[in-house]
Amino acid sequence: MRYQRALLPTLKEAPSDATSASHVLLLRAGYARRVGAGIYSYLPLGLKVLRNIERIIREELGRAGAEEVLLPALLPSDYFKETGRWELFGDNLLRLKDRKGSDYHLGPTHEEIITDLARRELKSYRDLPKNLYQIQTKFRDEPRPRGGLLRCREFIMKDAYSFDVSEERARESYEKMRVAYTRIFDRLGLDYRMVRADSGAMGGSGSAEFQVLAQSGEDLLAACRQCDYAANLEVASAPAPTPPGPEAPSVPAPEKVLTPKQKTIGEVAAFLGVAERALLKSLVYRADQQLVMVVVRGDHEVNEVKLARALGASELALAAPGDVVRATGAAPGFAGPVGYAGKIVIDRDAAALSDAICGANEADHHLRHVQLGRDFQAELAELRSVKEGDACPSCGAPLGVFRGIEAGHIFLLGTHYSSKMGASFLDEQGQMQPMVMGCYGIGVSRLIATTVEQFNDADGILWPMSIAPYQVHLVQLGAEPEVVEAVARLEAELEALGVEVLVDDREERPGVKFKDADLLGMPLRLTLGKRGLEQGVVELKPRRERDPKRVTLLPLAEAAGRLAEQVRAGG
RNA sequence: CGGGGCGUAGCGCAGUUUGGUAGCGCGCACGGUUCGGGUCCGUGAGGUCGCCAGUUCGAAUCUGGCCGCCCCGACCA
Repeated sequence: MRYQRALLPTLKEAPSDATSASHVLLLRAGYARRVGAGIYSYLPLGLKVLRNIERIIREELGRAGAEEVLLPALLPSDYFKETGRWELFGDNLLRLKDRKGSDYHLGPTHEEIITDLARRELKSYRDLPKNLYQIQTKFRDEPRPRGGLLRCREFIMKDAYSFDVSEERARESYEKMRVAYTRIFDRLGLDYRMVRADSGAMGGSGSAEFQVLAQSGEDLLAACRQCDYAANLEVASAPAPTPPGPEAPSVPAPEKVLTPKQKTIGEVAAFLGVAERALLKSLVYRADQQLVMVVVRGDHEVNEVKLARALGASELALAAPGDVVRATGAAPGFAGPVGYAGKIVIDRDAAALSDAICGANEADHHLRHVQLGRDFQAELAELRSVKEGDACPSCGAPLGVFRGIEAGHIFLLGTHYSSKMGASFLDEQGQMQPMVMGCYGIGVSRLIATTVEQFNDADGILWPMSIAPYQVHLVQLGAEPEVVEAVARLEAELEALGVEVLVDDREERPGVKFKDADLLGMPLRLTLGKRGLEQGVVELKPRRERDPKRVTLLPLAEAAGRLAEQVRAGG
């Protein structure tokens, strides 16, 4: 492709509303443009990256035995009403009415639609297993789109669904997809972790996320530095606390101490001259309309996924300050379990403290020498999040905590949708059985941004070879006829070998071209000008390396062959 | 939805406090200059000042309402 002909609007300055690295760079380098909040156009370069990601996905899913379909994005409400998700999805669903006033929506995900297809077309155990996928635009009215292409209201997703005769077979399908996903993310060149995840409202018995490591990630992951244990912090297991020794000294009676205006754990610990881990952190939650006091150790954080599970609650949120005052008699900073009348749950580590400090349920006061069992009663559960340095549940080595961006998620769904929608088959005994399903997503458009989040520097993007819009960025220096001709011949030779080349044939100064080349981020940059031509060399500079190399240009076919080889080797 | 911020030329911004001719840089067009890391000089085109209403002789500026966008939190690929 010739730069002069391409739509490649680079910007010197970042649009002011872009903040994340990928958002800034994808706009500056002319890959995408904003149309509305969370709605973007893909410009030619962006679309090429998208297509490259799609190609890898198609190849690997094909290898895994999945078949591609394309379901509609415009959906009559009947299907979601059938499973209750018409209500469940709430405001996240983009709803519309047709001219007759019938309810429609734009598809946020397609379990219902694919399950409808399955129940119509799959009747016998002989028809199973089936694994169907599509790559399609999805619509979710996100409460808060952010980060450019990272979280959009309209986005491109690969969603796959497996149908099997049994839980066991479904697990095999799931396993195949896990392998396929690993191959996909490997080929994308990303640093990622497959982590255990919350299966959430989907139910089901298994779930893993593919998290791409990035400082800007919204998710926190716990990963072992020794073994392959990795889990979303939402579900990572905290190690069981060491139980207090039998010869634990007896604890004096609780004593009220004055702690004026010391509200946070940090303030109270500093004020009393003790470690944060000697305190109990007491938070009041509203769980399905009921108030519950949740107690964790001062240096720990409440894990709301674990809490919701422990309480069997479907809705969970911190109680409003007013509710806290009504329930405890004091402002939020001074809540504590001693004398609290309502339900109390306590984390295992907090429970292991035999001589603790907690809020006194009275303004500006805390209690010391508090002991579970003697001074208050509470239900015991694992309620805290893992933190850096905690012991790995599978090998005991210290865990690290990382930030990641969720780029893929695989679920074992079980019969949640098939039983609701009557997607069943006749087994060998002629018995009607619900199909056992799995579902598997990859945020394709998100992956564009995710890759940039992971691979960028002060000058621009650094694409992995596998998805770069062009593998080679050929900078033409000067417009002498011999240079123009040499560039054209090198371009032709490379393209004949299957290498995609972007030729910067603009009448610009070299500095401008180099700046744009760095910004655009193709993995290999070739520079050819009069000087090099006279010496019979072309300069080669991998984007990820500091120093350029010289490649002998003659004979040209050989030079192109060596360069193409380097492209195939991944740069 | 709660909290914070922003809307002036394609992009980045000043001007708003104290109402009076709409400005700067980049980009764009033209001429010259330069030519291996965003060259320099000159000329020029380009603006419903987010929208509506109000106050006023006069509104980018003051008042009210609305809309849009971004960031931080509860959700998710």
